[in-house]
Amino acid sequence: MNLLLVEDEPNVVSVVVRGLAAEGFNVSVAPDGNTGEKMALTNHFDLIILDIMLPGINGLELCKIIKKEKPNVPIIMLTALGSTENVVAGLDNGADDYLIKPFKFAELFARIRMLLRRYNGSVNPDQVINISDLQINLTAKNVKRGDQEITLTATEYRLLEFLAKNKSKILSRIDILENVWDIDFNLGTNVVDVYVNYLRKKIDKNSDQKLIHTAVGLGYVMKEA
Amino acid sequence: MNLLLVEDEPNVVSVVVRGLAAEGFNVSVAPDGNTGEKMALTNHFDLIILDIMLPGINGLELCKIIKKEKPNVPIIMLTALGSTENVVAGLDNGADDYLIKPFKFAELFARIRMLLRRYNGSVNPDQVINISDLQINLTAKNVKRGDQEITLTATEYRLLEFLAKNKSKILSRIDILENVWDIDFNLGTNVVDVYVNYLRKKIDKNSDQKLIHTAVGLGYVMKEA
DNA sequence: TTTGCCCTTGATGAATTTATTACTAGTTGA
DNA sequence: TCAACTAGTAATAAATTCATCAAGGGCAAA
Repeated sequence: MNLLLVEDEPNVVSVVVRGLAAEGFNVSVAPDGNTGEKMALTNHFDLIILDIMLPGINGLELCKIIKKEKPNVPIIMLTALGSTENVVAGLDNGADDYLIKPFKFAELFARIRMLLRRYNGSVNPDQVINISDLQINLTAKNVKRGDQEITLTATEYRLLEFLAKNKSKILSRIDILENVWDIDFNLGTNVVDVYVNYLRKKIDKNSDQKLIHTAVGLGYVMKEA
Repeated sequence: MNLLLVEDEPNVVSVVVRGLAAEGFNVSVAPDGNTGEKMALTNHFDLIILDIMLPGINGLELCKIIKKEKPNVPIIMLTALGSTENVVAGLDNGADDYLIKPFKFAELFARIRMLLRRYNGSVNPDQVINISDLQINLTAKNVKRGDQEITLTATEYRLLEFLAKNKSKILSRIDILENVWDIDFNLGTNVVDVYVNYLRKKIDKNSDQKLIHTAVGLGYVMKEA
């Protein structure tokens, strides 16, 4: 489960991130509204926690923007004690819930569970693989590098998915042929090389950080380093 | 709108009843858990507000009982400051929301609106999907592109709705066949292609911005870009 | 029953994707 | 360093996959 926390106060961030990590969530943090917007729109999150008072775009605006683009991502707003008007505005902007600071962690966690339960009932969350700034949405079958959408052909996609699912494992050409092409004999071919080449052109060409690596004599690996 | 308030503290009752009446709600009050149970189960309410500390059955128990019998009635719990454990328990018992006393009336009202909106179209308008200048009214089942009304046949509409609900997801022909045509075998057909073609003629033909895209070898997607 | 619309099927050529080949570039180890 | 091997690339031929059309069947309303 990937969560996004948009919050500038370091102690809130620290408490929430540690608490949620302990519960098995993967938490990304944006320190201001603009970063939050970029992250929320370019990456996949299962739930977003927004502070209202933020540098850059404020939480209410951000809530509206996100809900417009991604109506199926639940949002929890955080607000300072006493600013009830904000709460009302937040809920009217599409927020699903809110908490008043200071809040207890158990309370936040209970609300997160409630929202995930509610949303998952109807639409199940997308399955997503992230490797560095490469994002593969297995459910939607689309691929992004940074915020650049990448169009792949069917075979290219199958190859990428196989490499990504086996991140950091060296895969021999035979492994790849068996899993992506469904052939376990006929080794007089270099399709794999050719398709790895195609993938590199689409995925690694415009980036300094190469993700597809050659293990000479062994095969190929997909990894960050 | 009929609301039920189960609460024994007279001043809370007074504030809430007067406030909600002013907003046009019809509020019934039960002063203890047993009365609350009887009223909740025998009458129709659109929403129930439950104090946790109550004479008779306590609010948590009552919540569980009501949710078992009438899972579609939203419930807001009221709890005293500092008893976070109760909150967690309440949400796990099926409560939809909670408020910590003392609370501001505006906050209660915002949460009531949120819940009513979520549970039932009664407070909110029709459910509408907008993709670029295409507008699909799921309630009225009509479709507009720009301000041009578009007439679709039943199957065309079902297909469009499915594509739109899965905006940006690549949907395989099989996905589409299963969800729009209810068949999961018989794959020797090209109905999907033909109907996508029909839809394109009605929706994309007269617009520069195409919304239905083909992902060769994978299926079709509906998206802006 | 007939009419008219809606749905489905099959066929066609066009477009795109895939596989192969042949060649060049790069790497390894004696 | 040089051969021998391994990997990368471009061009092209083969194979899929798609868009579109036209025709026939089914069903409901007149």
